[in-house]
Amino acid sequence: MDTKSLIIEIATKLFQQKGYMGVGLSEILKACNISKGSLYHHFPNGKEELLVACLQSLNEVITLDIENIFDQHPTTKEATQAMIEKLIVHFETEGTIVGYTFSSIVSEMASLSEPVRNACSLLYSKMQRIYSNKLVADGFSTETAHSIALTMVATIEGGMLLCLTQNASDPLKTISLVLPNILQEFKKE
Amino acid sequence: MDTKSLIIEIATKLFQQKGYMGVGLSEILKACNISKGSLYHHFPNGKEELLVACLQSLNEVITLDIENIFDQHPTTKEATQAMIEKLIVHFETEGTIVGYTFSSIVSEMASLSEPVRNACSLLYSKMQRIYSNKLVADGFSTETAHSIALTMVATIEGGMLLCLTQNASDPLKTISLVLPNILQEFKKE
DNA sequence: GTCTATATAAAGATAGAC
DNA sequence: GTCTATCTTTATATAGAC
Repeated sequence: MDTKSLIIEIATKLFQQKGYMGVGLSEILKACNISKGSLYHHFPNGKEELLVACLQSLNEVITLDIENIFDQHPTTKEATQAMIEKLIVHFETEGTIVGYTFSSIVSEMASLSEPVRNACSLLYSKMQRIYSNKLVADGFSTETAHSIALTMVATIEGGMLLCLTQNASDPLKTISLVLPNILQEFKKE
Repeated sequence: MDTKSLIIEIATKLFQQKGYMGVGLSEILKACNISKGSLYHHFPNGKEELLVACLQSLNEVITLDIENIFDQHPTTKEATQAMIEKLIVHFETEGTIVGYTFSSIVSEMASLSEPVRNACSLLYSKMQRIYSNKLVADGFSTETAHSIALTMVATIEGGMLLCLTQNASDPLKTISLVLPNILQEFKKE
């Protein structure tokens, strides 16, 4: 693998785990076994440029992964539960959450950097669109599907936060059971 | 107000907005108009001790606030929607989310500091308990109430993240409409 | 209890040799 | 394309005067 891809891959994991501010360049360099000069050759504008590249890479990886899961299951309910199960297994084996989340990056950077906020927004939209399409296939109206999909994104992202906080996978397990409840029409008031 | 309380109040807002790593001591000092010596007099163990104090303070404030809202509304559904409405109004007037969230702190610190992780865990538990009690009053079994309440915490926290990301209050508005769907019994599989 | 001055380490970034 | 060496700024933290 070329150096640039290596940097992106490793930095992505670190940013997801510790947030943008929480990871120093030196930590990335050490994990990649490269020098400052090399990193700045590939990312002349430094850390923030690297972060945006990581978010774009994450976009592709996550999209591919989620789309696969959603193609392999007949309904949104089953696909969602399979997806959450995958998150749980990863958390229980690796001890960290590096799945479909980047909450720390959002909360740190959304108000500080427009490019970063935009990249994060794209990522959430992509997930929402995959869910939404499946919901339409399930028979929901596009508007309802859109709303339910957004809520799914929020609940799963929040669930990962709760797992981190409790240092246990129980929250996602519970959410996997409760979440199907939202897969219904709702009243607009 | 005494200096210690002032520091806690201002630091809490900053930590919520920018995360733990994202806020330097100097920024806190400037916002409080005090000196380093003063801060270290009140928090001899430095920044992390201050953060834990902020989380404890946040615990009291949030608990009081949410309990008030939940006492003023007959059912969980109405109370929840009133609570979310309050978050939306705050976001639209202040432009920031400093409500019942501390997601950036969780994601940055959960794996780095046990005291911080614990303080965050307590806070989420407290919210969950308030929701849960109201759900029991609504007629749910304690076990179901517990699960639904956890999902509510996750969804609302995730909803605030989405608002930050989109820089709009729409996500919370949508969630306010969809969330009542989870207020039902669900199958345990 | 608050201040200034200082210590020390680490951050992000750059220059230039190879 | 990768390295070492260096620059500059900022970070957290401490010491000691008032």
